[in-house]
Amino acid sequence: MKKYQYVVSQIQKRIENGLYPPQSLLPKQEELASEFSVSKMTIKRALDVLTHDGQIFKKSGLGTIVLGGTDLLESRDAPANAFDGLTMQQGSAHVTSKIIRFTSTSNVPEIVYQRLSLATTTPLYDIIRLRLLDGQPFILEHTYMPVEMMPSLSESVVKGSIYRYLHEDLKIDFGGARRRIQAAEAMDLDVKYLGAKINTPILEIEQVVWTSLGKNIEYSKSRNLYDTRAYNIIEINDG
Amino acid sequence: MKKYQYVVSQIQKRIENGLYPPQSLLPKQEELASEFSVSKMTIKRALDVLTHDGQIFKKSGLGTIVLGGTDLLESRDAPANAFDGLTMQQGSAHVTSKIIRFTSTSNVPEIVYQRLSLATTTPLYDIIRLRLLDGQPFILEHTYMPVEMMPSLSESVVKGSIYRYLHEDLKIDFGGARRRIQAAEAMDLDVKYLGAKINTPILEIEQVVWTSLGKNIEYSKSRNLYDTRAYNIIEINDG
DNA sequence: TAGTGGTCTAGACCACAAT
DNA sequence: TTGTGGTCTAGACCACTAG
Repeated sequence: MKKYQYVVSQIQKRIENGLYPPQSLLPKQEELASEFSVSKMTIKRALDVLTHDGQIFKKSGLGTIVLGGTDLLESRDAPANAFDGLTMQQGSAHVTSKIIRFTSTSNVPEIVYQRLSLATTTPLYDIIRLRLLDGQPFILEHTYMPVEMMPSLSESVVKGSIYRYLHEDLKIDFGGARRRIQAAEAMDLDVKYLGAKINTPILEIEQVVWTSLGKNIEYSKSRNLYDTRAYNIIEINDG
Repeated sequence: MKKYQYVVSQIQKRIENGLYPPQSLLPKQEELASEFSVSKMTIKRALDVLTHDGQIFKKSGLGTIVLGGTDLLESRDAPANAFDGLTMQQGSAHVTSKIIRFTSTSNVPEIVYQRLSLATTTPLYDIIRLRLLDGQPFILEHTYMPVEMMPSLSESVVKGSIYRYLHEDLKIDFGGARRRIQAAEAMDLDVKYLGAKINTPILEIEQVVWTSLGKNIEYSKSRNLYDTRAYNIIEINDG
């Protein structure tokens, strides 16, 4: 384990234990550095992690303040870091998938190619899956992925975790994603598979995902009923 | 301007100009360091900024890759960094406010005190504002803020930008926020002020905001019609 | 003025990827 | 094996806050 990660874990523990209570000041960076026998830069790095996790706040010239319980998270919410895919977030024991469409084609809306920065002739998998949590309809996913990057994607993989297949078998890792979150009206598929009524509000997450090598690998829209899932974010004012 | 910020701006310019095109590798950190006459750590810091902005991706052992156009942003969307308040985001010339409620009270739902980590007897401003963009109803905001932190909040301030008042007059700066984004059904107020029909989907953003001194200063819910605004996020896989 | 966090350095050493 | 980015250091100096 890296030194700064160890420092993060220790300070986190102290905050949880009440040793550093909300609104109090942490020891100064110099003291922490000598206590943990690391350099001041390493302490700063550790505190940066805790800052971006919303646990503390640093103020130049003043000190480092412990934040109070500002949590908004509820069960089944997507965490701020929602990377792992649904299977990883909720535990594979609870997540199952029903395949509604699984084809490869280059006949898709042009916007998809634009978002993926690919030529309009590139073959894409066109996948619609209903994800169920403990057997209950939860999220309806419409995903496009370049065939070239995973030529032998099979129905059994799609029925399980594409993320796990990419990571474990193809050694492809996720690098990052842009997401766009909005509310939407229910469509036919929502009514048919999610159990929406004609007027049930839907939460839609549109995303472009790229790999750790910087290649776009996915464009997708995920939809869920308004009262089954929310999206959580922490934002820090650096400036 | 700090050195790493200068480096960020220069590299950004080169990406925009096509000097470092999408999918290409940047010069190695050592080269950039000698070109800009800064240390390697400073280059790394600059590249970290660009990484978290979704413009490049670094891979240990390989190099630094320029990402392609993965933008999802559309006009009137909230940016990934949505800190400044609506007035700042859209420009004050376009944003006006209609006050629907402006009182101080300690008779508010207990959840509000929980989220603010305050005693249930603390007086709070209870503010409902309709924010208009170019005269059109845009966002309906319900905000609670501790009276103690801004005892002389006036109706004219509330009609304009509370953010600007706190920053310029009270020298209170925002430190960070936790947000929870979800879809919701239209309520009476949405119908009355936003122009929602009884079944129009609503996008709701719930947030707790704290100051740069770590004190919770706001709990609010902002609602807009589903087709007028979305929320954008970039996520990076560090791990 | 004293005290805090922030920036920056020059260089040692480590971890990971391609060959 | 070579080359890339990552971690870490010890210390100089800067910027901001409080009294």
